[in-house]
Amino acid sequence: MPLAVNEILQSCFLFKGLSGSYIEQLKTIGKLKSFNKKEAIFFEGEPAKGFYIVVSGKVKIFKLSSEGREQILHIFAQGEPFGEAAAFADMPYPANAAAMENSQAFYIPRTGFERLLKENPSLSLNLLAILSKRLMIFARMIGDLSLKEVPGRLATYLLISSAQKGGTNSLSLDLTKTQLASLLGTIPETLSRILSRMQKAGIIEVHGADITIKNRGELQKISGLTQDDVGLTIS
Amino acid sequence: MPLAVNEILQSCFLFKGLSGSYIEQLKTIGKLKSFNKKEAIFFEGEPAKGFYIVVSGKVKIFKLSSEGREQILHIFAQGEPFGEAAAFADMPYPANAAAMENSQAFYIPRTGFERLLKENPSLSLNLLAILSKRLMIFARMIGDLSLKEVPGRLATYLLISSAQKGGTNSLSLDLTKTQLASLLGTIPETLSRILSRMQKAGIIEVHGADITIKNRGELQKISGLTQDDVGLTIS
DNA sequence: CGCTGCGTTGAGCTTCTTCAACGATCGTGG
DNA sequence: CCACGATCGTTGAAGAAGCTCAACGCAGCG
Repeated sequence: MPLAVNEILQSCFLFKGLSGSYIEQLKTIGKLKSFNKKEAIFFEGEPAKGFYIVVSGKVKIFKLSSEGREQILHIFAQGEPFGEAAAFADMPYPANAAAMENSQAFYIPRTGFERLLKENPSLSLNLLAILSKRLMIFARMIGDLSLKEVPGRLATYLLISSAQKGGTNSLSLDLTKTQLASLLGTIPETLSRILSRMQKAGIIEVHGADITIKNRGELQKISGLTQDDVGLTIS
Repeated sequence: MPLAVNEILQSCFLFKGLSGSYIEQLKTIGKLKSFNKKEAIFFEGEPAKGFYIVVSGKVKIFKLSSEGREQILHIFAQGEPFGEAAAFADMPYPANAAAMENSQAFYIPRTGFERLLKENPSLSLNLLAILSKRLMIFARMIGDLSLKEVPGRLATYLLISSAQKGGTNSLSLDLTKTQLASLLGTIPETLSRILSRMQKAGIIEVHGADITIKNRGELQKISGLTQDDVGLTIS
């Protein structure tokens, strides 16, 4: 069991270039935690005493409105850190985190991490790269939420997903449609209607979680993306 | 003239803790640029060969929709860096930048900056702090755009502005209302209507760019913020 | 003095959400 | 192994929020 954790910590981007002895240290200053599906990991506003790295499963970071609607900010899978910006800045978490499946995450307290950070310049460069990338993802999200309608945001999502899978026209959602709606800043009903409208228009074909792109050009027009954009957005 | 620039570079957060000799180096690897009001500084999609630090004036970072609507992501004033995340990650700028007034900005090319970064651990820690803070601002923006209606976003803006000015009830907007609309993710017409609706309801009083908070409790209810939130959000 | 950009207001319309109902699926406990 | 409940997904009808288009007053500036 600890073996697997070792490998994941070693292979994750954040710790790239970190010497083996530091990985060993990590294991002593942090610890592995398990979370059941839907279990909360931390809450918005809670002081960030540390951060996590996904070891297995999937974790969502999300905000809740006063009426209980949810906006997913990010979904993290194996090897990705979350909560690290708040932990580093020693501020409250800006959003909630919860396990989307039964998951494991390696918890690293702020204090121990700070020491590593100061002793390891490459670690802060890695962290900078991660935060930069995330900042750009958020910038795109803000633009999309404000400037595009739901069909445009869905089209953007489909095109980027397709690009990430190497450009196939056959996608398989790895989220429920309800969760996708929450990620796109809308509700399941609206998403459902738009999916079926796009299907009727011959742009896509939907079978459960499997979506096939039938008319890429039209999808691009709806998304407002250029060919270049699609390529560049591959995280 | 170069004297003033020196002082601004020295006093800005990014270079806090940097020795004087490095500041001198900075001045040789970068250069001061001037921009007229409304002049573009860089465009979305353009490769980020470097970044800027505001020396005087005000700069907006914004996205444009395909129909030309604008969403302001951030407004930067003296001493604040912009474009640094893209420059660091060596990616295209994720948004446009333009001067809101006649402005000056100190331009630092990526290559020179990278060297400084590697030689100066404190510099990367400063940069990490800046990016972390920005990430949290963006997280709030995403939540607001998706989960709050325009009155809620306006109320949030007013309360945060008030808190930043020490809690006064008398605010003076340092943007035009059109720009405020763009920052809140709406259009001038909608903002205008909501301002006058809030005034009729006795919540605020508006005289041109001067806004007085008349009923803080009600404003907080509309914003969806708790008392704590307001305090914490003071950048 | 006229032009341009900002701000306001009205009318109409689009988009999206809300509320409600219902079928399908899946995991669980009897 | 089946039955039940919970969650998910879909569809319809109605309503709300915000956008578009248009007109107009106003201030600042060349």
